Amino acid sequence: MREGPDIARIASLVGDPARANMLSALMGGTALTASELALEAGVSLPTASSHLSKLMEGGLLTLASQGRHRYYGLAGPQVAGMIEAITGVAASVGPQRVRPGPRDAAMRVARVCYDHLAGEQAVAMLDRLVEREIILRDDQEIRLGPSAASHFAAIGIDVDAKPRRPVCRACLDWSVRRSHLAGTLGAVILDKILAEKWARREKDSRAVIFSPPGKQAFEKVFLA
Amino acid sequence: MREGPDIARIASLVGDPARANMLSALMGGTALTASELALEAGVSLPTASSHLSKLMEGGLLTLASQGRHRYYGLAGPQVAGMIEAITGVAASVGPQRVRPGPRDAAMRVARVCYDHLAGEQAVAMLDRLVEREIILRDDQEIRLGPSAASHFAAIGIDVDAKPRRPVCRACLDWSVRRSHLAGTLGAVILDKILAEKWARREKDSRAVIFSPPGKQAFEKVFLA
DNA sequence: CGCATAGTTCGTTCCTCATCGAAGCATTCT
DNA sequence: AGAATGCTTCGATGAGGAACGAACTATGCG
Repeated sequence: MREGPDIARIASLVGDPARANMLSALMGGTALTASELALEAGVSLPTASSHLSKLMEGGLLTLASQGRHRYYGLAGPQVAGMIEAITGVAASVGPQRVRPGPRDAAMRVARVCYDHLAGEQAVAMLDRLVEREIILRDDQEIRLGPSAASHFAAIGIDVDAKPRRPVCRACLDWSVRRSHLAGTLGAVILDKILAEKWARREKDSRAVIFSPPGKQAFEKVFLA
Repeated sequence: MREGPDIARIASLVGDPARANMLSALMGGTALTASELALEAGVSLPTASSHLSKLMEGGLLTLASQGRHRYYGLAGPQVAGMIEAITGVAASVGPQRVRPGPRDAAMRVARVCYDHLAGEQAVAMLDRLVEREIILRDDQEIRLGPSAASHFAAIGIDVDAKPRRPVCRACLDWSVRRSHLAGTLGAVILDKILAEKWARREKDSRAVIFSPPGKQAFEKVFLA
């Protein structure tokens, strides 16, 4: 018999369709209420509540109570990373859809992945960064190139700040089946996109909608 | 309702204790037969067989038939990475054991993690490589330093070969709760340790046992 | 204070799925 | 060929747990 961490316990928490849907929804990065998650998962409120307490007990979620609202969010980047890893496997071994990826066109173009940008736009951005050697890639592994600091400084992003998470990480995009940029740098870039109002988040969805001028500005900075 | 890859399907495969034990056993990197896995998981042969066909159907395993033996192995690094990610979450949120980690002392010192070395020995090695700036670390992210190529060339390891996997990856050690070296480099180093006969693999276990002279040689090369 | 909204707890129903023994196939050894 | 080993399939059993309605608690609003 095996020793070690109880991986079956964690995996079985993710292994229920309702809970998996909830966790996927929370990959949008924003905390949601029990009712929103119930809707998202397609179950009744009592059922959702039961699932949420299990996820809480399992340590996968955090809870922020504000008045009569209770906002549930992912417990942290490690949990988000695990969901990403599972999603990656599911995407690559899963029953191949005829049209892979999200059905919603907007979702395929650009969406939020926990705290960074995903979708065609994000994949194109990473491709271009690699092409310009601002980011160096050895297959799945990516890292900052020598010119990264000055390049990002020019657009107001400090890559030298040393946070607790990797600055620069690859994350497999399940709609495009290629990598996009995650890590702190990915998060900061998404922040910038939203702060500059180049794009807005679709309500109750992970989709990110670029305005026509915003798309131009984004392309000028990241795809030029 | 959500779209996208069926993550619940994959997670629920890992979510059964018997299957989780099998997958953990296969993290040892060597393919095992159905009977070995049944023993490992603590279930009867028919039960194990049923689980194995589910894991096969889910695409998590590969099968190599040799005569009347059928060897099951993890389907690839992506699957191994997913198991690692789940193990990491389970280790950090799980019920903290009074004495964390493997019960077996040898396992805590050094063991195999899919294809690379884990345990105290491995954590010490990575620490030392970082200290000598052969490998650079930004918290969880690690990468090769400028002197890496020449340093590893001196001990007969070519880090410039570009394989399909990241050369250098961090992997959270669940017994020590700190990172050790994974990726191709980690795999090559483990190969070297075994090829030089510095250590041998314990039969039917992930434990790696260093011989006294082997330990000295290893420490001279990697911990000096 | 009552009424509405947000959420949890309780109890019941129901169904999936893990489990094992027995029997069936396949491969190798003698 | 016959026996032994390795593994899978079948069928029956049983337990865990997902689901919901109804009742209960808590917060906010007039």
